[in-house]
Amino acid sequence: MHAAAHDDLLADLDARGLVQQSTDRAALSAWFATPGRRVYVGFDPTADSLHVGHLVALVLLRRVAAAGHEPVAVVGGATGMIGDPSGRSEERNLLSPEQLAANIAGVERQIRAILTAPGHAGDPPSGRAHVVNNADWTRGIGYLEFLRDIGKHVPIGQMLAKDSVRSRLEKDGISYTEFSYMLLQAWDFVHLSDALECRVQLGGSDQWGNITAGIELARRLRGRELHGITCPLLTKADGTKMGKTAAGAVWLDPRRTSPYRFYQYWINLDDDDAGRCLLRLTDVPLDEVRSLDEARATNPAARDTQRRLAEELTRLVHGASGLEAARQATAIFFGAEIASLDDESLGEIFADVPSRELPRASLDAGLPLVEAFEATGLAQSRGAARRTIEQGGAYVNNRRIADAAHRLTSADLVGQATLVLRSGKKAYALLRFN
RNA sequence: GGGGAGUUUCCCGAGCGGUCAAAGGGGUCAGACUGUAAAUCUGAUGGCAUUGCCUUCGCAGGUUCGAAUCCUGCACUCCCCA
Repeated sequence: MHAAAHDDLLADLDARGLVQQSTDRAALSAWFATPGRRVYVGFDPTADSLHVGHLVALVLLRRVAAAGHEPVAVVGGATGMIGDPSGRSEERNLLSPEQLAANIAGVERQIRAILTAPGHAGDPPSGRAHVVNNADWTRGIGYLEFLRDIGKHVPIGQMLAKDSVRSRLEKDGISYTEFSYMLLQAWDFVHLSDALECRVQLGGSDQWGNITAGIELARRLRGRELHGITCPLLTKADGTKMGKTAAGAVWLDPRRTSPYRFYQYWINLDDDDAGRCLLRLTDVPLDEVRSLDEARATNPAARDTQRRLAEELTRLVHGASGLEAARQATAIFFGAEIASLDDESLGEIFADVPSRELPRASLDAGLPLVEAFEATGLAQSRGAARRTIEQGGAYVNNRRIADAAHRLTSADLVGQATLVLRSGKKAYALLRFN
C-alpha cells in the first residue's frame, strides 16, 4: 500500500481509535521506526470459521502490513485445546481433537485470504504475512519441562491478579486447565520473539492480561523487552455485541453467513455504529471517512456510510464476486420484479432463504396459500398464515395477495418450477416443484 | 421440624363455579410512517375448520348440569419461626 507504506503505524491506530491500552509509547515508536518489524495477533480456533468479532484483529494485521511491517497471525492449535478464560464467565467445554483440527484448517484459510485480499483501492497488500500454529512449538514440550523452564518464572500472585482469573474465582471458579491458559499464551510471545524477532502483540482489550503475562515472562526468561497494544472491543451503541443478530453470529464463512446477509448486516447498522466501524474496520482513507461523517450528519437518509462500509467489508471477506452477488440479491429483495428471473438465478439469489420442495401435482388442484406459508415455515400454523395474509403481509413473487383463500397454480411459477413467497418486509421463502 | 404463600397461555401477571382460549403489560408477527434506522401509531397473537369443534391454567383423582376457579392426594418453588 504505497501511499500508506511508510505512515507511522501508531499514528494510524490512534487516528482510528484502535488503541485502548499500550506499553511504553516511546519504546514502541522507536521499535517501529525500522520497517519490516513483526507484530502478532492470536486467534483461537473455537469454531471452523471466524466471525465479525474477529474483524478488528484481522484488520489490525492488515494495518501492520500497510505500515510496512510484517503481520504474524498465530492460530491457537495449542491454546485452543485449553480455552481462554478471558471475558468468559464460565468454564468452556473442551473441543475434540478432530473438531479442533477442522477449526484450525478453516481459520487458517480465512486468515490467509483476508491478509492477502486487495485493499480499498484494489491495491495488493505489501510485504510478507506469516500464519503459524502455536501447537508446532508447544506440542514437543513435556509437562515437567514446562513446569521447570516456564512455570518456575511465573509468580502465582501475578496470575491471580489478572481480571480474567479474579473474576472467575469470585464466581463459579476456574479449573487448573483454564488457569494455565495464560502461561501458554505468554510462552507463545516469548517463542515468537525468539524465532521471528516478533516483539509486539496486538489484541482486543480482553487480551491485556495475557499480553502482559507474555511481556513479564520474556523479561524474566530472556531479559528482553516486549510490547503490547490492545484495541477497544467493538460494541454497538445499544450495548450489544457487534456481530450478533437474532439469528446468531455473523460469520465470515459464506456457508454459515451468505455474502448477502453479511452485506445486510452492515447496511442495517445504526448511524453511529456504522461510522465507528468504517473508521476501525476499513482502510478507507481518513479524509473520506470524515466526509462521510459529514454526509451522514446532513443527510442520514442516504446512508452512504452504511453502504460504503458494507461494500468494503463484503469485498474484503467475500471478494468482488461475493460483493456483486450481495448487491444483486439486495436489488431483488428490495426492488420487486421477480417474474423475469429463471430458476438458476433464483436459486443463487435466494441461496440462504429457506426452501421447500413439493410435488408438482399439488399445484394442479390449486395449492392453498395458507398451506404454502405453513410448509415453508414463513408461518407457524395455518391460522398464523391466514392472519398474515389478511393483514396484508403476504406476497407471492413480490406481489401482495390479501385473499386468505387464494390458491397457487402453475401460473404463479417463476421460471420452470420455482415460486417466491414473502411474509412482511424481508422474510422470504422459496417453493420448488418437481 | 413448625407456620404461611405460591405453581395460569412464549415471559411477567390478573382471574377465584358459568358471559374464560382466559384482563393488562412485555415479547413476537403484520400494517402505517420512515432511511432496509430509531421512535411512534394500528391490528393480530393456542390448534383445526366457512357458524363450530378440539387442546390449554403444576400432576393425578373427585364434587358439580358445568371448574383455571371448590375438595383430596402428590410434586416443585418461595417466605417466616426453630
